[in-house]
Amino acid sequence: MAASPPDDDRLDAAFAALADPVRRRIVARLSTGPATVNELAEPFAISIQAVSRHIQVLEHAGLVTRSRDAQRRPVHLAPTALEALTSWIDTYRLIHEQRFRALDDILATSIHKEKES
Amino acid sequence: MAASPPDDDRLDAAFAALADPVRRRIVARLSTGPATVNELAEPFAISIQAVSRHIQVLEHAGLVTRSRDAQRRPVHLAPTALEALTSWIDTYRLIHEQRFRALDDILATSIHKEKES
DNA sequence: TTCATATTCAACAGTTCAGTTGAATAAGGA
DNA sequence: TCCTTATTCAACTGAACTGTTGAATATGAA
Repeated sequence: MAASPPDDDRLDAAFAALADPVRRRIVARLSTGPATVNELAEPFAISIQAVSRHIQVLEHAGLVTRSRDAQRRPVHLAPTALEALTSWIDTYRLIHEQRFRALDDILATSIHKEKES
Repeated sequence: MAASPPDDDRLDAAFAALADPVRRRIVARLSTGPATVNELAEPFAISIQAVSRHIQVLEHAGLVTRSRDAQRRPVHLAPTALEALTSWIDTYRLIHEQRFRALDDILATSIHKEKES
């Protein structure tokens, strides 16, 4: 009956990762292509170490992956995790919407009956 | 240049709100129709006060609204905020995907040229 | 080897967060 | 009025989070 904990944990991590404006800007930047830690840190007024940890949070959430290029550790967007989030959200948006449509139908029917009587 | 803070704050609040399994289960429950605090608290092993605060977090994030029915404060899903989240995510998913398609094209072209030479 | 660059690790401080319990408030019902 | 139900507020605790600075590690260049 309960949602499987691993799924829950992954959603926890992914939603929490995106709950920070710095990390969202990093994701936005990565959508246009991979970048190194230094490049990602450049627009921010915080230390590189702080950005490095933000990237680790994103990596732990499965939202980005890393490769190696000499001393650099380029960061790449991992769109699958983003897909899991929209999928979760849209599931319940859809249920809610369908329920609304059903209520509309019931309402329409009762109004129809009222007019008939 | 910077994203407008109010938007940022709303995304912060909404993503953070969904980063908790209790709150996600509340949203899931509400997708099937409104419910009172007591009803929402029933499946959980935590105090009603804790659930009441979870609901306040969701309300502050714009994900739910409340009405009044005697002593009860029924909670309703507010699908617009959910829409804002999928919209943010899909924006960058799309950018990433388009960039990939563009890279594929370039690759296909260069392979084509190689064959020609 | 020595120096420079890129990145991470470790320890610390301040803040926020989820949970608890106990008291307060709001609205009805007897 | 008194009692019950539904919900929230307040104060407290322990855990988690974000940022800092300084040291460590990894790789390449001279």
